[in-house]
Amino acid sequence: MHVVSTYHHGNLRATLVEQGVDLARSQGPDGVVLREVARRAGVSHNAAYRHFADRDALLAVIAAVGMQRLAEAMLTDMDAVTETGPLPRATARLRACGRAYVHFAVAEPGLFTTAFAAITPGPDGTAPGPATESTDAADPYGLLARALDELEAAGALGDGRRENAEVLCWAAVHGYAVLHLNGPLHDVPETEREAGLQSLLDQVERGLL
Amino acid sequence: MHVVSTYHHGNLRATLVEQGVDLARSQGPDGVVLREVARRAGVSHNAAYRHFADRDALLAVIAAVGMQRLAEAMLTDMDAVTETGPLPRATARLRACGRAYVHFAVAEPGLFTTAFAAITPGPDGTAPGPATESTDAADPYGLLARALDELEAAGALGDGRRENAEVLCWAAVHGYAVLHLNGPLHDVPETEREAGLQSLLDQVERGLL
DNA sequence: TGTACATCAGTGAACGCGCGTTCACTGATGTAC
DNA sequence: TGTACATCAGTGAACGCGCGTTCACTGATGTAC
Repeated sequence: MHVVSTYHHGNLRATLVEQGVDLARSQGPDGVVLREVARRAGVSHNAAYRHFADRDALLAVIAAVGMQRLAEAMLTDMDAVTETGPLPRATARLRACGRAYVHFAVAEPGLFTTAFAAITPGPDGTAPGPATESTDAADPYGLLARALDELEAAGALGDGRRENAEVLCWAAVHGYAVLHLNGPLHDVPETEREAGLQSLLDQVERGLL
Repeated sequence: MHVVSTYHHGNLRATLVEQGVDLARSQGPDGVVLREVARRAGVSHNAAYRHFADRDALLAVIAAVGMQRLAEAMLTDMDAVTETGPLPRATARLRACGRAYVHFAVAEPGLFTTAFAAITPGPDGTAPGPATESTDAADPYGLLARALDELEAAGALGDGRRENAEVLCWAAVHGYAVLHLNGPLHDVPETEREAGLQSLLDQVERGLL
């Protein structure tokens, strides 16, 4: 045991979240074990209760961090699009949106899973609800909605196809991600996964335009 | 404790699977607790080791049952299609295939989740592989492949769209199911979920034809 | 037909594990006067 | 500037839990002779 400079950690809450995120990244939601988080933060295992009501409260914060990182990754890829014409640009941004979603899931399976796992209610618990329907730019759903708005503004998506467009896009990339992450496509090699993703985005695009 | 007629149960393996399936249905994969399965089978908690190497072996069998029931549900709905012309019929069968997939997932969330959860490898474990690429009629993927074959035979799906068609279909319905089961769309009411599903199938169809 | 015996399919007790959570506590910090 | 004291943020021990798994066992079954 080192004699640490401050008995009061000073930044324990942030440290706990950080270590929790690390655990979620490497082990998924079940790896976020309160005692292990505290261990890694160099603190006794019950110190966490000064900052979080219980394990679920900590997990919820970790999940929120995961969602945020997913959104950041999507935003980065969307903003890296170089196309200039309104329609090509909007199309490319929508594709980037979906591609980044899958790429993040595959690159950060534990965090991705945790982000979605913590949404699930308990056995008979009350769910946190459908994400408050936000159009906030910093959440994945909001980014998707924005990309579709741009596509509509660019003239595509006629005759009522805007409605429910989110569902198709989201379901397709989410399903594709989950099947490769936890599912039967777990062992598909990267090149094949990438080719399938391009094809998926082609078909989604065709379904919308 | 009843005095049971036979000390040797006679059918314990089947009973354990049955009780395990019940637990999976009501509680999901984590609910399949060896001791509880044995308890419900009216047997001491280590009797299960006469029939299964360990808990994972039992869980794998339960997952297989889940997959099979999913396939049966899909097959039933596909065969209930009444359209007669080759193309309308093939289209309707493909839709039935996807609809049944989502309906089963929503109706049997625990079993559906278990069926897919048990595929996932352990922390560093070896995965059971991508389902041996079977075209077996009794597994969900095989049924989807068959429906697409019929659609191709009916003349739709030109210019190389047959390839990767499975991926779009599967990802879309799987994602749609998972988002409603465990995800942010958990609390979407049934009528809305059903409307979204129709719209999803419309768009997938448009992406293919 | 009767008996010895191998095999099968259960039992009951125990091990070791790690968890989330609670309790009473104490050292460090900051503020009022 | 110095001191009393409230508050905050940690500690260490303990509780109760239920799990998967293993051990040595025993009752039931079926077969060879």
